Amino acid sequence: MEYKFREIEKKWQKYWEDNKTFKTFDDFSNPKKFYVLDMFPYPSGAGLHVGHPEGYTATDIVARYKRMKGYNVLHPMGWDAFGLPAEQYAIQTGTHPAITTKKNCDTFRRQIKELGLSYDWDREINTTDPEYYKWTQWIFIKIYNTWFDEKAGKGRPISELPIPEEVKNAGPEAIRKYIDSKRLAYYDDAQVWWCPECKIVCANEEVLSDGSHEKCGNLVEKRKLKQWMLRIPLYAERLLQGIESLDWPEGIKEMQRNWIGRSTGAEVDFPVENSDEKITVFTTRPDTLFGATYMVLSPEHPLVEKLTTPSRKSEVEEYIKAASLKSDLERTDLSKEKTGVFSGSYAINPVNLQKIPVWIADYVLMGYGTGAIMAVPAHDTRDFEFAQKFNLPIVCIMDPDTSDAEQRKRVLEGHECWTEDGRYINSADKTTGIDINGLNKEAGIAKMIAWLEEKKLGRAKVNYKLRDWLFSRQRYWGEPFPVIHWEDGEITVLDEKELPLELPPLEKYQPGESGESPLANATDWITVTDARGRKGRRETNTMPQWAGSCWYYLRFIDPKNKEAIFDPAKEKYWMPVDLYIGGAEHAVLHLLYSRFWHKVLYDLGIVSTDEPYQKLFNQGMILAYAYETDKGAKIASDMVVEKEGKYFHKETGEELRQIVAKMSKTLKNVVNPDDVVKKYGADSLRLYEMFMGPLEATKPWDDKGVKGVFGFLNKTFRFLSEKNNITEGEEDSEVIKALHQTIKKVGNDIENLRFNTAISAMMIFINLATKKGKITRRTAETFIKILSPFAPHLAEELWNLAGHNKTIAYEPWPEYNEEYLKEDTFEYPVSFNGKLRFKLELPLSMDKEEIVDRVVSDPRSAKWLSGKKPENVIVVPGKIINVVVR
RNA sequence: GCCCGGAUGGUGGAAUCGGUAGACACGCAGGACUUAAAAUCCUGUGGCCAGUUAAACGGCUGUGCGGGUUCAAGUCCCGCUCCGGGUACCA
Repeated sequence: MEYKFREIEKKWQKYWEDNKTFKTFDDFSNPKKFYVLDMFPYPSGAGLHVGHPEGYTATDIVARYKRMKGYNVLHPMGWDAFGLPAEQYAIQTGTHPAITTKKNCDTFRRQIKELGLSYDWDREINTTDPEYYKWTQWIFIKIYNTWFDEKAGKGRPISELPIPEEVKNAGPEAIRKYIDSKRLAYYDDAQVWWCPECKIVCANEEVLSDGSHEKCGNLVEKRKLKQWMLRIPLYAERLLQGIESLDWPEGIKEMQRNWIGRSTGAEVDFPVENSDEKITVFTTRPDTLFGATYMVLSPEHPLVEKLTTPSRKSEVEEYIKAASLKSDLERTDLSKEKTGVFSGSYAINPVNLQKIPVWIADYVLMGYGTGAIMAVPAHDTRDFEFAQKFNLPIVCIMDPDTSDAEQRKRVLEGHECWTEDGRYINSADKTTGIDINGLNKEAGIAKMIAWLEEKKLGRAKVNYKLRDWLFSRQRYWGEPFPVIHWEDGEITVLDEKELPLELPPLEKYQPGESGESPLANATDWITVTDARGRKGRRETNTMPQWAGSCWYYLRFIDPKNKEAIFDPAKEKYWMPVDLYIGGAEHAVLHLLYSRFWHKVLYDLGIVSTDEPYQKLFNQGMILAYAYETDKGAKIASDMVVEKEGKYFHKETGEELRQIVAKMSKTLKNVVNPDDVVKKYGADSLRLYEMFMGPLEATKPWDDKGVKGVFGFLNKTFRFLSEKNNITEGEEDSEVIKALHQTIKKVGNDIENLRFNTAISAMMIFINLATKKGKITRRTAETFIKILSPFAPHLAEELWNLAGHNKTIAYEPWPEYNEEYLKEDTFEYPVSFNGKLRFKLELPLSMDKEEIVDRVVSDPRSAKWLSGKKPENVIVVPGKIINVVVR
């Protein structure tokens, strides 16, 4: 029978839809549950990209496999639909973003349905739906009303915050300020990056290293604006420790650890000469205090103004101005020379009471530590470079652990920087009483911290790189904050009953030049008056796109619940997410933010698990072939012709190199899944996406490869749909063995997300079956079952042709029988000194001595033994024989 | 600069625990079928070198580079090169 994939796929997609084949029930009686989740897409106007179906097919195979294994499977899909493009389109055309968004969602839904993915569409969610963002706002209120109890290491309701006596005595205003200072969400002036093109504030995370906005590529500048911030660093330790329990790729876990950036050390106070001020620094090397020969303040440090002496004033001000205009790139570029300026003031080194100059330099950042450092040029490479440039003293305080005498000399003389271990020298002072001479780094750090704490000059300190999360955007198309700013300065959040706070309709979507969101134009919406006649103004900022995606996995559990965010019993049943698949670009931001929200909800008793995503897997990016000339000029794909495996420029005839690059409009190498489905069918697309290579690998799309898997599906369909090929009775022993090998391999591979080798195993089986010409009905049906998660339309059709009238989706997954896989003999590769020389078939039960006898007496061995006796013979049963001859 | 990945035939990749390198697929070459093409099927296919009427077959070499460990290394260790991704000079 001919493989009419278009008809077959349409037919079964309709069947699944009509019969709600993949509707998930909250069947608590089945203890085997499996929640398999995709990173839901932003429905862009461009439609689906071939990168989307990669992850979706992977989760779909797992979902279908788990159903066949008897699991109750939750496999939902939705739309992360707030975002810039719809808003920009609205600015240009006046079309409401909701209309654009709906259109895009409809396209995405159609495309995804055409791939035969087994989602429960009754659970579809959309972050822009007020019934959804009602709960996003609800969570924000929860976060706002939470403080972090450092002692308990967890978030607690703000109503439980103990108020210190002195605050109580200072009156209600002081109490309010105190409470606000403890909330996980706060409203404050923030130095933010401003994109003049998008007219939007960008989070640090959104500004690229060259100082451009990641969304539009324009250079950003600094501005101060009132912003909502979330105190994610309070959860740094919990977020760090939580990583350990997760089944995530090691690389991603490492990236999250590095992002959180825990470092241990000490805070040390340096008194300022002739002043009551002190400079507090954070250092991981308090042991090197004797080598501290100067200090550096970041240009934004609050003490800069006070410490700058009148004679230095103009120079310092000029420097600060220059630093503030610098982009992150300029300030952080290592190849650029260090800059700095002397403040005119001196600090006192607490270990030896020596006077050291205070400098101002932009290589010290206000955003990390205390914004000030003690500089130890002899033992820190950046300080060394700075000291050399400005002729500051370099005092070596450590005899380096090096066998290189020349190097040791250079280090001791202060001509080379040493950051490794050694023994302290010049590290004692009679007046202050500290002495760490002779100790190594570890002991030195411990002793110095103990001394600092005893003398109340410093304290052990853990520091994190993780910074407060800037959580507001000056946009229309986002969740409104359920917040009112009252004329008396009070800030309140809405009551739960007032949610959702819906976006008001607008005439114009243009943002205000001042940086205010377009919501500022909705006068009626903004203005509120309370029962006492007090006037207030609604928050005009909206939440970032992260907000909706931070918790969507929870709403899938109970998406239509009007009374609550979800039914706690359902949450308990379904959480955590058992498998989460998506692109590696979310390795840090989305996953860290989402884990943070989840932990807050956990502390408040709203969710039952500490972590949301038990197992995570990142799919690799799909690239495409592109072409370039000898000189490296890129040529658009429509200008390239192929001749005998070589590539030439259509017009100039120049031979071109095939390279691999990101798909792009300019290179004209974007692959549209619709075209692939039209030409080869959804099953071929699914199979190719999985067959290309390992799921996690970055790999190029190749249309010829689609043809390959299409051929396999054709062959499979033709063979299994032909009644003459299917027999009753006993199966051929070779076929039965191959079948059981395939069942085992495919099952293991699905469990380990190695779909490429699973598909190759099925190809091997079909190649054997067609060679044999006939297989039994039982074998055929077993094979159709294991193929069904990969090519579900084709499998349903074959299953139906075989006389079944119910879907294959819930047929039990075939078990393999080890008995059929057992071997009696093995063809041993026999090698001499590690080089394979010949093969010898021997019973697996044969013991080592007999094997050695057989090998040595084999006529083919004579050549390699050349009369000598083997020194040793290694026999690894079922693997290899290696004869050692010297 | 730092961090995280990676490098295997003409191409995508396989080798899951240190044990036969190149599964499976594409491409290419040859053949069958056909008036022809497509489709399909069959055969061959890492490189180099031999010999025999021919075939089976034989030898050397080979997983980015240089070392090392081991009976045995694509796999482990040390030192590099190049490519991709991330990046906040993090004290």
